[in-house]
Amino acid sequence: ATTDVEYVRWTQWIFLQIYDTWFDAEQQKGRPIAELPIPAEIKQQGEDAVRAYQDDHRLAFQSEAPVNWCPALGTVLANEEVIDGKSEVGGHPVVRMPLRQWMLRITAYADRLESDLASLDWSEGIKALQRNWIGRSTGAEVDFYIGGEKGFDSWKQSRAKAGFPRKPADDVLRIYTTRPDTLFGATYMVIAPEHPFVERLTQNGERAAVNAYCEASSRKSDLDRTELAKEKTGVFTGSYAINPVNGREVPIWIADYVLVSYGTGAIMAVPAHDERDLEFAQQFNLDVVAVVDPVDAIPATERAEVLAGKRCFAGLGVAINSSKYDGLKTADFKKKIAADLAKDGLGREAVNYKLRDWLFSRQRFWGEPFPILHELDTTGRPTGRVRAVDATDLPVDLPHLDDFKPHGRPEPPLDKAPDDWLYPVIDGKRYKRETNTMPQWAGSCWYYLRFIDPTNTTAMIDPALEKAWMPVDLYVGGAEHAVLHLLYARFWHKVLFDRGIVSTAEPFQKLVNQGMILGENGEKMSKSRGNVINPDVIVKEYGADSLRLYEMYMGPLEDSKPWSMQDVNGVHNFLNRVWRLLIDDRVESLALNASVVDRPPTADENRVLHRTIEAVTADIDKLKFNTAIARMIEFTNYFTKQTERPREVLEKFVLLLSPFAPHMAEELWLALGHTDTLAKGPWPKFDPDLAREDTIEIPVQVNGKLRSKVAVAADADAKTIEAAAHADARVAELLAGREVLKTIVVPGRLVNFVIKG
RNA sequence: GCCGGAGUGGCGGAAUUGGCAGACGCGCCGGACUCAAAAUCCGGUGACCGCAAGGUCGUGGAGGUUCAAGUCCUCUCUCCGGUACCA
Repeated sequence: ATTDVEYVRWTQWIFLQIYDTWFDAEQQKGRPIAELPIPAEIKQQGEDAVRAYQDDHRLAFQSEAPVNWCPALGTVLANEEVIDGKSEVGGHPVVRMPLRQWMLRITAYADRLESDLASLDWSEGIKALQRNWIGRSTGAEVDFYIGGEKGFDSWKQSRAKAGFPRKPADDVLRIYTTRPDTLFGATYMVIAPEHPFVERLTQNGERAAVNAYCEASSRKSDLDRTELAKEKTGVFTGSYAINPVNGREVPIWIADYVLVSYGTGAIMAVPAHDERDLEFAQQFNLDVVAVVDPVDAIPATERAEVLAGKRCFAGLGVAINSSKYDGLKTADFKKKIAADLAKDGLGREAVNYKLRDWLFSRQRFWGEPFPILHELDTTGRPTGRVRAVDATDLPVDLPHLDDFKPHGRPEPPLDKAPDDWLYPVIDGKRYKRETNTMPQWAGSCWYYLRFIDPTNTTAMIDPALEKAWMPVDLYVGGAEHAVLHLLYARFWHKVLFDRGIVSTAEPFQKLVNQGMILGENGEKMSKSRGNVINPDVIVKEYGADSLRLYEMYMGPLEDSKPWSMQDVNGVHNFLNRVWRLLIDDRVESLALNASVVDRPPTADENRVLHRTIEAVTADIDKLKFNTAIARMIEFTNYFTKQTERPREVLEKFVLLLSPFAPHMAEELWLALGHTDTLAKGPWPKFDPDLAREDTIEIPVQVNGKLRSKVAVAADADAKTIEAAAHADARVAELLAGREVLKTIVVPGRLVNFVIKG
């Protein structure tokens, strides 16, 4: 179990590896924190500055992140537990408040997490889900000047000399856009209510309105902000920015349709070419200037509306109202203006991701404790310095708590731990343990590695074993893990890979999502729908073999399929028929019945057997269990009709059946006189010579319509087959007196005569 | 809206990737066994026309490519899953 202290030890150990890693963007690789280059000016400031700089770059870092705090329940709630700003349980008010949290810098790996998908043998659907979740977009960052109209020209000149700064100064508002070609159509700007410039940009006359607006939006959860998006809301700051490409003064608004956590938290609004911006502009009566002519991409009447600023067009077209860029196609314009902005120091190309850093801490008791200590000063206050628990001191086990219920403060329950756990002393220094715990994802992120070497006490995994077994060549799971678990696990694995602990860049080479079993009414099984099938009941009535076989026979592994009680019975009947093939079911014993004979199989019997071996073996490889079972049913149908069944044939069939119905197959194996388990029996070997058919039926078509069939030798060539087709009475009749324009013969497949008329 | 997947008999589903549409199972119909029923075994079962031989139609819909299309191309409809103010 992931809660076993011996497992927790290594989960915590991996956390320390992540904590000890920074991401080298140049090399696109995680490296030990000791190798992080420290800028000279940081070094000058001393040890604490260096330490802070390092902490800023670790893949595991602390940050203030908003949580849902419910004062009445005295606990922190997950987003799913908050409905309309009230707790799901009890309906108490919930407030968003910032709390110190541990984050994992998964965004550093966004590029690799996306591009490495191409190397994986996963369904396009799951890959698309991950790509969508990572949400890579390319565009440009552009600075709008907010230092007042008088300073604009000199600012622009200085930018042309100095270039585009890495971090924006206070005299500009930096925005991100995927459409730098619409820069001339920016008629206003919007910043998120949480944007750090809100205070500075708000003019005195607007202060009350702005405060009220930001206050209100802070109470809304992310969910509310997006789901209640019927109508755009916003408030004017009273300030203006200057569009760097045309010197136009544009008003700066605050609105919660702009998210502080994406891009730069600020946008240029181009209402003519962005649906949301247009909605907002119409709401607040702001200018709309079309700068992309759709030309013939849309109907002429709609085009006229776009040009008049009455309709949004977000597609590609030709530039207008864009001074020297007029006439450029969107794609060319994008390239041109990105280069020009870079040259003038006004902007640069930029990439953004929807993916956010991973909020990795929970305010719960049950979870792996972080192996982290906070240094305390002599008065017992945290100094801000953090140290990792020595690897030799792992695991950090959970303390015993008499009461781990909420204590009325947003701090985690571990804050109530006994002092001897909570306040360790090392080298005379007093520390407080980290009291947040890790989420359930932590344990599930790497269990596949521990499976390879589960009892190792000196290492997380033996490198030789890791090399021998990894990657996981087939991973079967539900689609509900498409993004979270599979993305998290890939991220951890890549960090371990960069640190040389594992040898593959990806953990799961092939992924298959099994489909859901639906209720008999074709809907998702759920208690509230009353369509839940209890497997225990099926096992009791039909046996575990029948249940297993039925679930494999229902249809393709990856499809959702409705349950059918009648079909369970059908599969159960099949097993009964197999049983009767060997066993006399009129007596209560495991004695073989009289039809089982000790003689070599006939050619026909061998053919049926070996075709079954071939098909079942191939289908298992392709995970097509439903058709594998169908082939075994055909075998059974054939031998049910026979009065004699050679033991040799039955033995091989029982081996084929054993992965599908292991219990019954084992009994039949014993009945056949074996004393050892059939699990040790060899998988039947396919013999193509024995499976070969001497003569086959070839369909004959006239003008593509099936008219007859002729029997020919299995290896007959095209000439022989054509002659046989001509010799067929029915075909001869249809071809009589007709001109044959073309004859297609596919040996082993079919004949098609194309005739006139 | 965007992304992904799927539409085949009364039902679940097959179809070697362009080559006999409906394998196999369920259900249904008929027969054997039985005093009877269950169980079991045998046969039938896409629709329409025909006594039959046989014919026509048929894989959500409309076009197209091809000797040949469930399979490839264009347009379109419906359902399921995911996701969404991501600039």
